[in-house]
This record gives sequence, C-alpha cells and structure tokens, in this order.
Amino acid sequence: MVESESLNSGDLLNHISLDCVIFGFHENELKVLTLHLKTTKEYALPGGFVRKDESLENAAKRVLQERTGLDNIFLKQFKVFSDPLRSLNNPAVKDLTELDTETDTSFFDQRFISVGFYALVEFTEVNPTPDFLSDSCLWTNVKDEIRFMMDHNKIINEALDVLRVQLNYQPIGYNLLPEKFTMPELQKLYETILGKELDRRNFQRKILSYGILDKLNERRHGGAHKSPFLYKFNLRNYQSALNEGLSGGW
Amino acid sequence: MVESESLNSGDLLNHISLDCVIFGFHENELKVLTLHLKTTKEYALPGGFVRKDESLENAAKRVLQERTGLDNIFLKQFKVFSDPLRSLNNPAVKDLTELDTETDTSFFDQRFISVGFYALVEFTEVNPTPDFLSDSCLWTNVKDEIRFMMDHNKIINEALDVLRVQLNYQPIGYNLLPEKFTMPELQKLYETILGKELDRRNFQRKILSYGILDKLNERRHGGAHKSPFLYKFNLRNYQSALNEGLSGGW
DNA sequence: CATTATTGTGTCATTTCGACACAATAATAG
DNA sequence: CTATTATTGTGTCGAAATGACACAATAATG
Repeated sequence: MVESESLNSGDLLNHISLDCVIFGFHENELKVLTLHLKTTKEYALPGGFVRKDESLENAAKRVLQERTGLDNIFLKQFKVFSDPLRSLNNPAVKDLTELDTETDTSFFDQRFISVGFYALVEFTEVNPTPDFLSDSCLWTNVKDEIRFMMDHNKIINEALDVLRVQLNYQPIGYNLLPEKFTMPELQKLYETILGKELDRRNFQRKILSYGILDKLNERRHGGAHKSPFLYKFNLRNYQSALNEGLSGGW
Repeated sequence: MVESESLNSGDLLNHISLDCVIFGFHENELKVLTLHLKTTKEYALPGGFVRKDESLENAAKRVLQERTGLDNIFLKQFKVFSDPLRSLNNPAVKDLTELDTETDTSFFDQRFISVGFYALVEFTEVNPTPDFLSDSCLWTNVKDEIRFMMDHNKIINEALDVLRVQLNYQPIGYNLLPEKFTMPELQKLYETILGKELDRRNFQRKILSYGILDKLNERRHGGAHKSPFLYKFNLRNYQSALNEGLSGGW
C-alpha cells in the first residue's frame, strides 16, 4: 500500500505538506473532494507529503492519483499556508495514536507548512478513494460550508478566489465538464464558480467569441422542453487561450 | 548581527527557504534588488529562512527589512520552487566554507524548497544592504538579463509574469512610484512591466476611469518642454480597487 | 394537441476602445 | 527676447464590445 510506505517518514521531507482542493461539477453544483477521518470524525482535504527526491508538483500528482484514480489533470499550486499555529491540534496525530499504537506519530506531530493546490476534474471520471486515516472519500457541496479540520476551510475559500480570478483571463471548463456539454451547462458552471447569475444570451455571445468551442450537430434530448445543442472544446484554441490569456486589460 | 543569529540553524525550519524578487522603478527602468556573493562572485536574490515560530510572510518581511531598511511594503508570495535538483551546487555552501571554516555548513547543504515572494518598493527609499554572504547589494536592470545563481533567473521571470497578470485586474504604482508623480511616469511604469508601448491618450483615459488618481494643482518643472501635472494615488479608492479588482471579465 | 418552460437568435442603445489631430506650453537655442 | 521644438493637455470619430431585452422555435408533459 502506498500510504503505509509514506508513513515510513524517513523518505519524506519534514515540515512540508500539501493539500489539494479538488473541484468537480455535478448537477449544477460545485463540489470538493473530501475525506472523513476515521477517529476524530472530522472533514479534511486530501493531502500528502513530499518525498526527498520529488517535486511538490509530483507529490500533488501522487495524491490526486491516489484519491481519484486520475492522471493528467489540471493541477496548480496557488498559495502556501504557513501560520505557525496551523498545525496545532492536527487530528492526524490523535487519529494515528488511536488507530495504531505502534506507529511513530512524531512525523505528524510537527509544524507543517502546507502548499495549497487546486485541481479541476471531471466528476464522473473520479473514483473517490479514502486514505489510511479516513473511512470515506466523498464529494461535498461547496455551498454547504461544511466545517473542515485545521485551516482547510480557509484553503478552500482561497482556492475559490483564485478560480474566480482565473475565470477572467483563462478559459475554464475542460476537465470540469464531460466531453460534450450544452451551453446552459457551461453557463451554470461559470455561474456557480462566480456565485452570480449571468445573462443567457450575453454569456453565449461572449464565450463563443473566444473561439474555444465547437458546436456539434447533436442535441441533448431527455430533458424537458427544447433540446439544447451540444458543444465541445476546441482543444487547439483552448490551449492557446490558456497560454496567451483571454482579451483582458492592457 | 541578525544574520549570524540566523546561522544558528537550530532556530530554523529545515528544507524551507524563501527568495524575494524586489522590484523598483528608476529612470524608466524596472530594477531588481540583487546580491553579489563574496566568494563565488555570483548574483543572487535576497533570501532567507523561516524560524520555527514564524510564518513565511513574517520571514519574508524580515528579509525585506534587512535588505532595504523598509517596513510595510507590498509583498506577496507567488510560487513555490521545488525541483529536487535546484539545491545542487548551492554556492552558499562553498561561500561559507571559504569564509569561515568553523561554521557548520550542513544547514545550507540540504535540499531547499523555496517560496518565491515579490515586492514592490519605492526605489529612492531603499537602502540596499548586503547580507553576510555578499559583498554588495545593488539594483540590476531587468532588461540586462544578468545570469543569477541556481534557479533565480527562473524565479525573476515568473515574478514578472505574475506582475503582468496582476496589472490587468489590480492597480499598480503605489509602492513603486514616489508620492507625487506625473502621468507619463506612470505610463512608463506600465510600459516597462508590460514590455510594450501604450498610447498616451488612451492610457490616460483608462487609468483615470479607475478613479484611483487625484490630480494635483502642481506641475513638475525642470524637465524640458511642457510641464506635466502631478498626481497622487487616492488611497481610499486604490485600496478598494485592490480588494475588488478592476473591471474585467464576467 | 395545447401548455409550458426552455433554448436559439436577434435588436438596440450605451459604453468602451483604438487610432488620431490639434492646441498649449516650457525649456532651449539663436 | 523670440523662435524652435519636443512634450503635454484635451478632444473627436468610427469600430467594437457590452448590457438589457423581445420573440419565435421546440420538446417534453398532461
């Protein structure tokens, strides 16, 4: 098991951890992948530590792979959380002691400076997998404002802030939506992230003007009322929009 | 001396360092505060380490205070540099060994994950002060593309990228310009950061529309030709623009 | 087959943007 | 002391983007 190897703390850098805010979008709701700790029953973000020979990015990829089964997804560090008091009352210490009295908890019982990453994933492709400290791994609704352990609420909120800013100069949606999606679905994604409603017609005009969408000759049937057209992202243009940024500013 | 205390590495967190890209603006040039190492004669960014009881932000403030004499300046972390190979050939180890054979260099001779900060300071207020490893602390011109040690060139370039993006949704200039400044000076600052020229009249129209400037009833005399008006930032509006962001996007 | 909510598409006035023109002015040169 | 010259202050104009709406088409539902 990968995690029990990780517990062999000799391979890991001290004082440094990372936490991942993994965003998914489902049924018009923005979700965050969440762990539920076995012993202390607290909610926590998926996180991990850095091996002595790997980069932070690689460590974050490992965490993502282990919790979601996914590889190659949008992943970005956004802030370091270094309050010297943030590691106090780390429930992992208590959890570990109760779970397994033989394990040395001293690695967990130190001050951690944690690098926050956020990831955007396609909800349906995720296979949520708990780690050795948690009894379940599940999606929680951002709107629900669940109480997380330590400073994880702060981490989530700051990730959301960054995501909102990103929306203004980069395209978003690939990685968060299925391959084919409708305009109303894309709009709902934007509205959910921004926390406000947008005009349907103006939204369509603007998003189309970026040239990152290909309109398909299919419609989504099954819902009530008129069937909307399906779109997919034009990866070529999407990628160049990611690199060069959208319109914006000077 | 503060630094020799810092060398007492028992107070410091292992594996974690920080580097500051301190931007200044002078004579229409964007500058970076740079250290020149005594022994290896390499150029380096001001940096430091984190005490066991302080936050990263606090450690960065210390570094800034020590190198510039300034307190309370714009300072922001922008990225963590964690390539496992980045600490190889850290000249500080060699420098230290040659400078003082009694000092234990083992603290320096470890892998460091470095948090990049960038700061915006008013050039004329800075009192550049070398640290114990360097023989001088001076402003270098960003355009000159001086070769820095380790990955510091990369750190500077990424800081510049972030600064350019920031320009599009936040006001910039306070902290980089003197209290009173002219419109052409402000424009040159923008042009220097962006690396491109802007139309004089359109720039003025746009920057004024933000409502962050107060036009004064004074002009700057002494230069040739027509004397431009002086402006200062309206701190009230500037601050709220910082918080709420400029126009932009959705 | 009518109802109803939703989608596709378009209009219009307002604002913003990009590219310029021209007059005012302050040191400098003669 | 006056003309020169480069720079600054201010404004215009068409094009493009934006925000606020209207109306027809349509696909499930009853």
